Amino acid sequence: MTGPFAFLILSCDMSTHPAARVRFAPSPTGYLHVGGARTALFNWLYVRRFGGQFLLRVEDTDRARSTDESTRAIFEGLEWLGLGWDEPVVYQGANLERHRADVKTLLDAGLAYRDFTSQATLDARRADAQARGEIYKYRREWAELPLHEEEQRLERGDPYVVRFRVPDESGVTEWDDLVHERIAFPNKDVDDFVILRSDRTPIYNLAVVSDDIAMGVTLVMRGDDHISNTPKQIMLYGALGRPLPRFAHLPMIHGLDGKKLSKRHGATAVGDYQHEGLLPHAMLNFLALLGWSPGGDREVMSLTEMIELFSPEGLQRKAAIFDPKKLEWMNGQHMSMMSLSDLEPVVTRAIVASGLATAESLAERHDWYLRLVDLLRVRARVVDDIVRQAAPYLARDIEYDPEAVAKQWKDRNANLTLLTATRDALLGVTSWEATTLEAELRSLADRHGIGGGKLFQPLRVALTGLTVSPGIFDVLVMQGRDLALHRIERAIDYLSGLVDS
RNA sequence: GGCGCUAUCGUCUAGGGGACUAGGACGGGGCCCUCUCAAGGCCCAAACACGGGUUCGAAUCCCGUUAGCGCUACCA
Repeated sequence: MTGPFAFLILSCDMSTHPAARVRFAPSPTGYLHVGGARTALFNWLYVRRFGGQFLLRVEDTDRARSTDESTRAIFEGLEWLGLGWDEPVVYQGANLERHRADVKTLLDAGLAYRDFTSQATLDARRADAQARGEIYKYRREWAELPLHEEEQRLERGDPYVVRFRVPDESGVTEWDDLVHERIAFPNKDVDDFVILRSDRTPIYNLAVVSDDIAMGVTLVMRGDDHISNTPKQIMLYGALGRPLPRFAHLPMIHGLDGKKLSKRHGATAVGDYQHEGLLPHAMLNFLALLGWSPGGDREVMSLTEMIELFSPEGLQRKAAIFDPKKLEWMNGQHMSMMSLSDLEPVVTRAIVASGLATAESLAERHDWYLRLVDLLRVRARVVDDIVRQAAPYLARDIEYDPEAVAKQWKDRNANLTLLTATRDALLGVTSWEATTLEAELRSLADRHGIGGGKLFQPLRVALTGLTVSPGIFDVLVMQGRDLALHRIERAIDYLSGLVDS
C-alpha cells in the first residue's frame, strides 16, 4: 500500500517499530554491570518484540584494560539472564585492519589528518588554556604544518595520531533520538577528535562506527553517557558515506545516593545476584522497570509479557536509582509466581551446593521435596532463604538457636513436662496428617489449661531449633513421624541435661 | 568553566491541556488473620523543584532560574 493512507496508518500506530539489527557492545574491563545488563535487555527486548537480530560485540581495543576473564564474566552473565545473541560474537580487536582501512579512506579524502603534536605539548596547551579560563579545542591550522614537512616527518618515522576534521564549523549535527526528542550539537563545540592512536590502533568512536557499519547495525541503543559521542559518530558516518542508524540513549542507573552506580553501592555485578540466589527473570523484570514502563500499573511480568509489552515509547529519560529492596521483593513475587517445576531445579542446585543433601536423595522423595519447596518459598525472598529454611527437614540433627532456647525454653521443668506429654500424645497418633495432629495437640493444650501457642512454640524449637518456621502441623507432617519424634526425644534429653546440672 | 541531558511521594513510576481531591508499586507506620515468621487483606503518612508566560483552564505546552547527572583523553 502506498500514498496518504499508508502514511496515516503508520503514523497512528505508535507501538509499531521496524525490525532492527541491534548490538550490545560491552568493554571487557570488569564484570557484567547491572547497567550493562539492562542495556542488553532493552536491545534484546526490542528485537524479540519487533524483529531483527541481537548482536554481541566485545570492545577490546583497549588492550591494557581488557581481560579474558572479564569477557567470560560478560558471557556468563548474559547466559544466566537468558539474553542470547543471534550471531557469533564479534571481537573489536580482530577488526584492526578494517579500522585502519577506514582511517586511510578518511585520510586520502582529506577528511582526516595526521597530527604530530606530542602529548606533552597537548597537555601544556590544555593547562595554558585552563589557566586563562578558556577551553582548549583542537583544530588544525593549515599554516601550522606545511605538506613537505609532514612528508619529512613521516619519512623520519615521527609518531603521530590521526584526527578527524570536524566539517562545517558553522553547522549543527543533530538526530532524532528514540528516547529523547531531537538532540543537537553545534559543530564548533566538537573537537577534531583522534581516530587513530600513535601506535596505529583505533580509538573508540572510529572503531564503533566502522564495526556498526560492517555489522549492519540499524539501531544503536546504549547508555546516555554516549550522547556526546553521537555527533562525532554521525560525522564519521557522513564522511564514510554510509547511512545513519537510529539512536536511542538510555538513562543511567544510580546508587541510593544518586551517584553513578559503583562498587561502593554494594553488589553491582550481575554475578553477585546470581550467587545470592536471585532468579534471572526477576532480575530482568526489575531491571526493565528501571527506565521503562509498560504504562498503567503493570509491574510484575513474565518474560513473555515483557516482550509483548515492550516499546521504546515507554522508555524513561531520567536516571533511575537502583533499589535492592524492591529487587528482593520482585524476586519473591517471581518465586511464588513461577511453577514449582521451574523453581525446583534452581533450589536443588543451591541445596546441593550447600551440602545439605544430594540431588539423588531429593529425587528419591520427589513429591515430598516439591511440597517442601512449596511450603518454604512463601516466606523466602531469595533462593538461599529456602536453603536456610530447608535444613530442619533434610538434616538428621539440628543445632538450637541460643535465642530460641532463651526465649521459648525458659522454664525448663515446665517445658520438659510439656514435651514429654507431647511425645506421648504423638506416639498415640495413628494418622500422621495435619488435621489429626492439630486436633490431638490442641486437645493436649486444653488438658494442660494453656493456649495453643504455649505448646507450639517450645515444640517448634524442639523440631527446628528456631523460633520461626512454617505452621507447626506442616512441620510435623514434612518431617514425618520418625524424624519429628527423634527431634522431640533429643530436646527432652537436652532439657534433662540442663535440669541435672 | 564549556557543551549536553534530566526534573511527579524517600525510591521505581502512571499521567501527555479539563476525567487530579495527582493513581499504582517498593520501603515505612497501623490494623486484621494467626502457633511463630512470612504470605495475604484493609488503612495511614508521603510528590507535580522554583519563577514567569500561553490558555477560559497547566503536573501536562513555551521561556527562564535552580539543582542533579553525563561528557569534556592517544578510555570505552
